[in-house]
Amino acid sequence: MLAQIDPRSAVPIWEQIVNQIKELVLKEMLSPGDKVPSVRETASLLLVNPNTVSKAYKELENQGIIETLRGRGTFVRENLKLTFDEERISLLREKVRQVVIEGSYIGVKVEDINQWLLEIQAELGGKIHD
Amino acid sequence: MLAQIDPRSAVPIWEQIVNQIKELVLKEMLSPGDKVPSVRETASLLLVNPNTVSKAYKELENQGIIETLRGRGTFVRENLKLTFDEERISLLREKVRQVVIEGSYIGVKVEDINQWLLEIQAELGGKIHD
DNA sequence: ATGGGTGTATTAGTTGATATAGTACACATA
DNA sequence: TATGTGTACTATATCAACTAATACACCCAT
Repeated sequence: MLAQIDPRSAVPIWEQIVNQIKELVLKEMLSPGDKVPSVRETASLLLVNPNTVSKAYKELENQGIIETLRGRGTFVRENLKLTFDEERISLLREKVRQVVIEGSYIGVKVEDINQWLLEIQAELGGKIHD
Repeated sequence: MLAQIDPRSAVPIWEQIVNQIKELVLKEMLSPGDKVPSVRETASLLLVNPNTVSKAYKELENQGIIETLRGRGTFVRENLKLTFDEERISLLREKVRQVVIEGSYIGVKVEDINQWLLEIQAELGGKIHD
């Protein structure tokens, strides 16, 4: 289920795991109530340290994506509710701003980015939580 | 001209400088041929080490934004030409993908992002190099 | 009760990027 | 010649990320 990790990426391994799981949930390849592979299982699959996976799961729990039941395992939360975090939204907008600036230097226009948005929405299935 | 730096940001100082200058050029507050503040001047203004500024300028030169003339100073390149780098474009698209995924968890829809794009385009003046 | 599977906590150590500090060099220009 | 420029080099400090090894607390099936 989980794809490979790039240990040489500037993106920390734990963050790559977080992103992958969030994407899987969004694509409904992981649904509320589903069990997430255990820390040790994921660690041996991705050839990383269990601590690194644990850090990813902890972050996912902080974000309200998953919940852990001691001794039982980790599961996708039943009631995935939107978190309205003004600061995170603000940071996201800043990220978009950087994308626009970066794009302007490599020939990617705003219209191109908008086209990407539509494509990505289709790829992800356009599922939205509420 | 250059705004303040956040030393506690996860974004390295040299990268913050790179981003700021690229934004200034895009907004035409720095035009081709204009002199960029010297390494030492920028360093004392931003209260950072000259080496850090030098690293930023080196990166900007690699990206073809500025050029250095030994003993004279650093200037915005006269012929800012678009660099068509497939890899950078691909990375940028991946960034947009992450924005969409992240947004879906905090109530930001694709339509909202598109709205941001228009606003940002207006803010930046919509100048495009060629 | 026991054993195996869970997540978690702790401590220790390595690595790499970042940033600072100080110094020195080469070049252009007034 | 003197000053301002970018650059190079070495050394040091700091921090995040990652690994490693171990231990603990909990659930559950046997």
